[in-house]
Amino acid sequence: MESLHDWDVTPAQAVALQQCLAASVERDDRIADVQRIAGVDIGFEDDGETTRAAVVVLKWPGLGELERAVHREPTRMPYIPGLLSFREVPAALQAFARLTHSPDLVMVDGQGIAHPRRLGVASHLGLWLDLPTIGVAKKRLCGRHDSVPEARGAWTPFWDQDAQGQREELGAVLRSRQGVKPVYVSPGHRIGLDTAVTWVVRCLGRTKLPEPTRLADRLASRRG
DNA sequence: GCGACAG
DNA sequence: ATCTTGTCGC
Repeated sequence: MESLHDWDVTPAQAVALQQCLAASVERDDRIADVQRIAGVDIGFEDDGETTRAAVVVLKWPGLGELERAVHREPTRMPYIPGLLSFREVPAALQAFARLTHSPDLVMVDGQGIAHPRRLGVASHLGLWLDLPTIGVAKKRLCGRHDSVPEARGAWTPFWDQDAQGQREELGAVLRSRQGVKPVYVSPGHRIGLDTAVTWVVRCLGRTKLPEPTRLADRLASRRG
């Protein structure tokens, strides 16, 4: 095995790397006093030729913006379901390197452990930053769940089931806004599901996405 | 073989 | 993800 931080890998190598790295993901809370929360997202320019990573750091409490950073670089690989982190994390790390204030918690656009090999983009990024991360996705990658109540703040767990019928909890389907499709919240790294859901709810504004992710989304898509 | 499939 | 006009609702 070469190095654990090699991003130029073939799909087969990426899968092997994920299986190895997933064992290092911490699923219990290991969070300092939260004073700064970051949101990350990746956008694309030039018809996908350029990858644009955006990070926004908000103060807690209050959610006022403290800092923002953008990093652009040539896109390194196509989107392949299950291998998203190899396409987005390298650029995200460069954007984080430009920050002068280090966050205490990070929210990522995508899945955390709610991934076939339990290493979604939020977990992978958290491992490399050695920071607590939460995955907030707009769609499901894997797992199943019951219907979610319509009230804002309501949530239901979602899980994977093995051949013996044993369930493994992956995350929570959260109704972040009434009458809108729910979001998929899953622990990334150094955080448990309950704490993850608590923080996402705390960061909710009037929209579907929590503020950190919503603002990073706008910055990555060069709208804000 | 037939779907499903984060961004 | 990205390309796009109008439209429904608070």
